[in-house]
Amino acid sequence: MTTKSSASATENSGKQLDPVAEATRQWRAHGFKALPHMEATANVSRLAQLIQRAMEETLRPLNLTRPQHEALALLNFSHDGCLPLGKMSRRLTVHATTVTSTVDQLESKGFVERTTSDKDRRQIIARITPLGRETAVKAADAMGEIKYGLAGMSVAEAKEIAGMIRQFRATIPDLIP
Amino acid sequence: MTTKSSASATENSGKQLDPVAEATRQWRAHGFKALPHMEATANVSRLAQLIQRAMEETLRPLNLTRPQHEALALLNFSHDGCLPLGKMSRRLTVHATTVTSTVDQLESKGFVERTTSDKDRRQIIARITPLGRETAVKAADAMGEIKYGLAGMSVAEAKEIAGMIRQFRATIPDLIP
DNA sequence: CTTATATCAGTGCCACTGAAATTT
DNA sequence: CAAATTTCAGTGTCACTGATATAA
Repeated sequence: MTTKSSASATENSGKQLDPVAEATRQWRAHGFKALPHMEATANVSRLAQLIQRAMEETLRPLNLTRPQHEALALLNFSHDGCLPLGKMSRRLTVHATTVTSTVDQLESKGFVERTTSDKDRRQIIARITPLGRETAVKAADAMGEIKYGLAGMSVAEAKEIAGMIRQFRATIPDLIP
Repeated sequence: MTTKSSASATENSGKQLDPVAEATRQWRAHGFKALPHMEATANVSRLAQLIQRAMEETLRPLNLTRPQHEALALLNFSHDGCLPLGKMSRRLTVHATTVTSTVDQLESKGFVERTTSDKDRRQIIARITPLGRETAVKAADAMGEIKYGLAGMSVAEAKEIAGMIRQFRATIPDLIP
């Protein structure tokens, strides 16, 4: 809503119908081989981009970026609101140094606190604060309202797409950085 | 292949089975509403992430980033290998300033040249060079080999996923920054 | 001694905002 | 004059590498 310029809207309703379809047409015209896979990749990537933008737009008023929201939501739903950073890194599938800086940001906003573990004194524990929980609940409500960036998609469609991708991902290694 | 550390592999084959499934389990345990959409979003986003990493790994030896490759491929398949930057911006669904810097990078690598348009002297035309074409062909071959990051996916699956997402995207505005 | 955890410093890329120059 | 195209300067976030400190 906020960043949608009139130029974009014009282009969108005008000559530019679907960038992915245009790309597919081009590649087909040049007799390319892995067309179905190219089309799947293009569609998945474009949908992910649209989802991400919708979520970021909704999260901005809550003073959260998308990775920050994911980390906060993970803590909010974890036992006691506590997790060691290494575990967060693997759950969020991001690099360890990225978690460090994400937790830095959440800490500076008062959404999270750092503690040390009693059991393993190498570990740093991130613990969600009351303000963090409050924000996480607001964010979860907002995400529910926009259907996680998939407003307009039916429940049946969502289940089908989720099921197909889950099934495929089960056949490949789920690599972590 | 290159960045896969032993620690990641251990985690992957050990306690961490699937980050998306774990997240879904957590959200279900807390009685959340838009679960199917959340699961679809998580799966689409995670798959896009895996695709992106596979492609970037393959493109790195060719001295191309993913956005640079997309811009170069677009030029390579366009008429005469020429396009005005504004058109590239819309086709690639990225911000105009992003195209400027992407073309800067491709130009510094000798893959692209800038020209001015005869018809509208406001426009700047990007034209692919012979070296750019050579690189684009190598990249296209490499992308074909790894099936655009979807190696291991059957053609039927690729068509099904592409079709479902294409159909859904047709019902929503394909917003451009 | 080796491994694991987390941090820090530094790099590069990407996407954006806001302002400007040029041309239509 | 207004609108379109591109550029430039600057900002913020993210993800990574490599090195380091600490503890298991």
